[in-house]
Amino acid sequence: MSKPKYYITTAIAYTSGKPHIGNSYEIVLADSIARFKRQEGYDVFFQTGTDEHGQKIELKAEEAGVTPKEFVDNVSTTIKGLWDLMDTSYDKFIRTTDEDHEKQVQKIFKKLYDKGDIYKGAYEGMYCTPCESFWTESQLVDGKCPDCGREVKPAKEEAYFFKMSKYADRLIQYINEHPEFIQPVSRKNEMMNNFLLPGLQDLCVSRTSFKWGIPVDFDSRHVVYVWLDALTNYITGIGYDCNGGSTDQFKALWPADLHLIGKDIIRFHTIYWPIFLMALDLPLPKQVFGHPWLLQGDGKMSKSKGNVIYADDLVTFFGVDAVRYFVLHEMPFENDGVISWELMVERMNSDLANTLGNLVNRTISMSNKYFNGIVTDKGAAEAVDDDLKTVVTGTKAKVQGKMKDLKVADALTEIFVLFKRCNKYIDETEPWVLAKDEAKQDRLATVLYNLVDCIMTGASLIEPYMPATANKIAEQLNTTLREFDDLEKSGLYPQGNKVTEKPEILFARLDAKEVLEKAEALFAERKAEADKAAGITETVEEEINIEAKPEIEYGDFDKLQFQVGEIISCEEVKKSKKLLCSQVKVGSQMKQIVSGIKQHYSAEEMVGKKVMVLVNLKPATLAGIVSEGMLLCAEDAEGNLALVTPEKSMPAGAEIC
RNA sequence: GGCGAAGUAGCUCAGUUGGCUAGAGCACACGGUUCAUACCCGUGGUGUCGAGGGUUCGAAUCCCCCCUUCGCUACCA
Repeated sequence: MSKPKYYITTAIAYTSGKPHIGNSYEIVLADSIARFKRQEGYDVFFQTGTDEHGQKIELKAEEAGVTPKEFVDNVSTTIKGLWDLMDTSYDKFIRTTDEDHEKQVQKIFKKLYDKGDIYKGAYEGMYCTPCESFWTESQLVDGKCPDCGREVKPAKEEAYFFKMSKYADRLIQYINEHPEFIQPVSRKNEMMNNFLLPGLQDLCVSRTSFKWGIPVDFDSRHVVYVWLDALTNYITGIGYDCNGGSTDQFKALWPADLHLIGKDIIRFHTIYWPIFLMALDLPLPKQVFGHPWLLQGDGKMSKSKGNVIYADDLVTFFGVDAVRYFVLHEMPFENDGVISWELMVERMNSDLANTLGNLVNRTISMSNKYFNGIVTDKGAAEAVDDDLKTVVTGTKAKVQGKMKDLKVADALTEIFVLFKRCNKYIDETEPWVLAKDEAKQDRLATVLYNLVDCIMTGASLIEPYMPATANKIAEQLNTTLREFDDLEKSGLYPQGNKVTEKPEILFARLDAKEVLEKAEALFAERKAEADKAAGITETVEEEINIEAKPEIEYGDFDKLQFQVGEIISCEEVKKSKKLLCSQVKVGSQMKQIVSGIKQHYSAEEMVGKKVMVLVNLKPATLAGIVSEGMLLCAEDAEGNLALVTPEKSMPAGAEIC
């Protein structure tokens, strides 16, 4: 009888830079599920990889002064290295720059075009010429470009569209009939209420504004929209061919059992991807799980602050399995989890060092001390043994129940209940007391046998989450991990087997203060590097060229009235992500001015600043608030804003001419 | 603005269809123990269950309203 298959994927990682710990979490989560399914007896295929096209990468490569391909080769290698470091057992690492993937994407695009699901139309939107970007009405900030704040104008661009609306009803029906399809369910409501029920718009699936993508082979000015490119990795990676030449592997594996993705890209996986599949007459994946994020507790991670935590940093501090344990354990099913150095140390010490590591260590020590490491059940059972065995052999079913619902953190907790029960058993039986009594030697042997036997069950159960630790324990107890079916049995440890003489400490206890100091030192170093890099880029990139405007007369300039204004008070405009509303003193006048600079200045730090104000601008209403002028800012290439202020102290109202 | 979620011990969270003195882990305090990585085992306290109102014999759990926080709100990946 052949094994049932289980095809699991992660999202492919976008190669715009090295992923931080929050992004590396997904691969570990997927790996624990894949390993668990293998343990359960499934023929698992686990695919991951990198998503390597798009405008952002084209820009990043240009900044770095390399070709896009060189850039993504580099990042993809880094990512693969991280996945390997984390001991993940993927079967395939696909790259969207793989030749067979690119060819298949072109064929799929052509096929959908021939079928009429993709049609040529015009993308209409608001266009910002300096930024070379299209924006939708809803993205605009006060009717202006959200990046640079400048005027936008309606424009058209030739583009290919996908007829999403054609399949919307079928998708709604599918989602309603398969309540398990979108996990967690709260996400299902978001998709339904925001997109499907109001009516799905057709999706623009080609771009002409950049080149770094898969070309549309019958219309070379266009490249394929990155999501159509990226999503299809799930089928091209296992040998799909839209012209009927799919591999046996594809036929065996598709549809996928689980797409594991971050909650930010649920829309693409539960709306666009299923519809693309419908158009290709392929069955839909069985489940899409949008996991939450692991966030840093003490403020947001940012490169310039130098406090970004990468998986390899944590591994240096704590070791691979401790990091795996931490991210899996701290991540609830639905809400975001928090990561901090203190929490890491706490988990490490209490769960890994105290409960698990010490259990293994004390058990091996006693075996050596009392029986020279030989473990034998002398049959001297007592009533307490039964409760221990019930808890231990019952853990498998509990873990299985949690894993069925993808509650990985809860599954781990169940396994630690087992280890805690073992520690309690030692206190109940008091082996050191037995050791002093000649008549109790058989009982002592049985107690230690039970412990070793139960630890092996626990070690086998924990393999999907901490594979190296599981194997280390087996090695120290001089045996191998158990088959899944044997995990509800006891008494399987080989009689008379000899455990290691010198148990290695599995997890060393750490001092929180020391770790914090080291982490701060690391961050300080990173910040210095970032500052240095920023300094260099500033001198190198000092020139910013913007589109030249036509020459003007002095009279045109003279129409504009600029004055120094002092910001007396300032508050955030609620319901707006970008706006601040300032009361500005200009001479004896007070003006209320609304500016889109919330992301660059806090309301508090605005107060007291002397700024350059365009005072005779016709008042406008922004987000329901009247604005009687404009604060002038300088903008760099990344869209960072800096208020323009007089170089020497000037009174409010001073004319700028 | 629209849709949705959440607010329970110092911290992270459980609390199924309303029912006995509201729970777990960590942290804290005390006690026990010594095989072990100053570890393990036991005991314990604290909670206006976001605020207010209502239904009910009885509500953290249902209804109303308010406050706070968070998520999603489509062509950046």
